[in-house]
Amino acid sequence: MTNPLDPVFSALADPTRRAILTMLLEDDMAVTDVAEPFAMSLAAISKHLAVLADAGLIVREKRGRVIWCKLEPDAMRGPSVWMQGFGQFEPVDLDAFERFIEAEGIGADFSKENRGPDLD
Amino acid sequence: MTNPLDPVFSALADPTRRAILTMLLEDDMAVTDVAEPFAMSLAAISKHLAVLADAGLIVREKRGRVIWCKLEPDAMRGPSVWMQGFGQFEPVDLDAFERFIEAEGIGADFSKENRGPDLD
DNA sequence: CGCATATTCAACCAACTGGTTGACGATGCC
DNA sequence: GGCATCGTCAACCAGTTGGTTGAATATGCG
Repeated sequence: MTNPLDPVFSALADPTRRAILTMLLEDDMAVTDVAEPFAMSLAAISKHLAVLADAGLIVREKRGRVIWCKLEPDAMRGPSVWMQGFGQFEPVDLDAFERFIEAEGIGADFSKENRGPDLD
Repeated sequence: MTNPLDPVFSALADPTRRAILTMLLEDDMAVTDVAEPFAMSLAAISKHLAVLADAGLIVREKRGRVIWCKLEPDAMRGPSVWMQGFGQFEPVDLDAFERFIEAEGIGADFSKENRGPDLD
């Protein structure tokens, strides 16, 4: 796993982690706040954040007793360039991006709120 | 794993699979020829190709007794757009792409040829 | 100090991954 | 027909992943 593209692509392969990144697009967040919308333990989220940090996609900075998570989009540059080399995709279609965020955003399967009884 | 970005990102997380994709950038290839430069069994490569096909990144077409693998770069469009939304990276830096191919290309750790004794 | 909050650590578990080998089915060729 | 080649399948294995819970650490606050 010596290749620099590996950790980024595998970090991005998990929908929970992608959701976290889109949350951080809004603003820096404390670990507890990152965890809040998800239906899993704080420890699990903590591990996800470690994966993202190892990939360089976020940095965690301790201030007082809370750890702030900050998006580090530069880590995506390499993988992004790599992919663009294949497809010659047109640059930065922000509308398309919005649709993706909408489609998979934190509101999707992951949040506690949307997990009522399956049948209604 | 219902999200369409998942299979593509996880397919791309493996260096062997990325190497295969860059090989297919040159030209369509038969499974046996894809496997040739790698130091692993044909069955292993066959599985990698299945992962790539499931992600939509290649198609496999049987002609006679050989199965031809063809790159399907359109499958990268979604993930590429998703990533560009984060970084606002400048479009299609082909030089940078060349450097990546160079750096991780099939000549790297994966080929049989480059696997002499570790110390020299 | 003593308690509450924020986060990680450690042990554990089930499921998935990436590889192996050997057998198998399908096709082409003499 | 008989043999070689192409590729997948099935069973197996070790290591990794994504989650859990409970204890531990670190900081802030009255």
